[in-house]
Amino acid sequence: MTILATDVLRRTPLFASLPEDDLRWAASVAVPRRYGKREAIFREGDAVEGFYVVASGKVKVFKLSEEGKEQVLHVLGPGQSFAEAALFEGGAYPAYAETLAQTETFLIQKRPFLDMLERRPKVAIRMLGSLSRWLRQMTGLVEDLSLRDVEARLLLFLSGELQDRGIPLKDGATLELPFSKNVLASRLGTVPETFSRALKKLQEDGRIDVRGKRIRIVSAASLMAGKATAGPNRRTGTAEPGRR
Amino acid sequence: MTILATDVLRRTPLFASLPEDDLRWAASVAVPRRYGKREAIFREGDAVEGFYVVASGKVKVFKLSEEGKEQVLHVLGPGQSFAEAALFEGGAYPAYAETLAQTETFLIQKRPFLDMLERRPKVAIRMLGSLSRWLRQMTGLVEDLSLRDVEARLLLFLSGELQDRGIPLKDGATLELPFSKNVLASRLGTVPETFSRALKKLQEDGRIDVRGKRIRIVSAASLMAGKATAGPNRRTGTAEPGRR
DNA sequence: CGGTCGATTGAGAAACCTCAACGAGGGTGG
DNA sequence: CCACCCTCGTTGAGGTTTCTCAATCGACCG
Repeated sequence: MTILATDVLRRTPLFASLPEDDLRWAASVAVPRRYGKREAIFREGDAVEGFYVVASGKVKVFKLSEEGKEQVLHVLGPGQSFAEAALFEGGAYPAYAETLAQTETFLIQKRPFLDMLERRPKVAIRMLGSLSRWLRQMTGLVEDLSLRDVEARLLLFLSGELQDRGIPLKDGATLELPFSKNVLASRLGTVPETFSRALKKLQEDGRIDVRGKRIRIVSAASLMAGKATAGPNRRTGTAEPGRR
Repeated sequence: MTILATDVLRRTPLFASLPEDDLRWAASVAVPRRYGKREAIFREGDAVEGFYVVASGKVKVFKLSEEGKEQVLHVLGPGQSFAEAALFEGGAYPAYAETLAQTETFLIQKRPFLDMLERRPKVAIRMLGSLSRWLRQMTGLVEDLSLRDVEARLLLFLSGELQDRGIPLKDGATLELPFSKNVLASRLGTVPETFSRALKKLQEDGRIDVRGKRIRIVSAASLMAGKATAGPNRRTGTAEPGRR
């Protein structure tokens, strides 16, 4: 069965509550595409056709090192779009995109969409919001990778997931990991082995309870605390900012 | 002496070759600000006033960990702008900005600028280009931090710098580091000690020659090669993308 | 039931960070 | 003009985190 482009687009931040005819116009340049599980949508270096909106399924966007290690930048589900920035920068996608499950997407073609932007400032401004969110996420990822160890990243991810779903962060709250542990490990910038050990440690410390993909928060208080009882700052030197 | 806003804005990608009256209008909402060396422009969490264009001097934008370690996201010089994305996302800056030298900036205030965007789709589209470039840089930084060791990051930085200045990458090419080694270390996601050792190793391997901030490329060929003579791929597993 | 995939565990190695000490250079105040 | 101080950069030693490699186990699929 086929999914209606207008219905999908209406759910995206980018196109939501646009005048009906704008929406139909956008839908008219949206190319439906279906993928099997573990299928490439595009690869780094591929020529940019446009950006994508996920109608159903799940997609991971990632970078790949020469040795074959991957860093997941984002995992997207229905209603989310990706590769928007590729429209405005160079002619090639700067990362890989691959399905994690059977997936349907709409490709919004570059040329028609850019033309639309000129006539619809409102859409351009929404797009600015989209890119800004992406940018914030990426700087957050940089911060994670550079300034936090794996355990801290994992904790941050868990509380972020809870928040995204509106689940209050308190003892007993549970959530289901939205994708496989291997993918999550890569999203957190580590390998499955290290990730597994981090999960185990948190469990042994009595902070969470793991049963498969189900995580139960045992001690919400300790989730937020840096490292149980962290010591005071160590390094001062050039570290303190704004000290004129 | 004071710098004319119009002259500065004209040099930025965002405002370049805009109609003269648009430019003057933008300049009229630009607030000039001067800072001493090592002075904070804003801190993470500060309320967003607008974004900044550097007129003279040098600014670093960075994240700070609880322990005081910093990760430099970008260093900006005259004609460059920063914190654009903060206009569209939340009300607080997501990072720190601090001068590296005496600096003059123009603050482009949020409210008037957003109003302008509605009337000037062209500016909005340029802004999309700006954000996309930022986004690409940040994903590049993520890739660096996650998938490359310090030595590789350093090499990549060096060849990137050469390219930015239009210096052909061949034996004997030289460049001057655009900022202190400590800042560069932080930009590369490491500490001064590790950075220093990486430089030393490259020199001992006969790939570059270091004299203070002056770097001379001794063996351009080996700059590009992953690690002199790298072996074939190791890990396969989930690594290879697009294998359906 | 064999096979594949995701996940886990152990052991060892590698990269990186921390701490401490030191030297060179630049600016400042006496 | 010189002594002092401060910052920047470097070096050494040791510790920590993370990665690598290998083996194993359970679940699911054909």
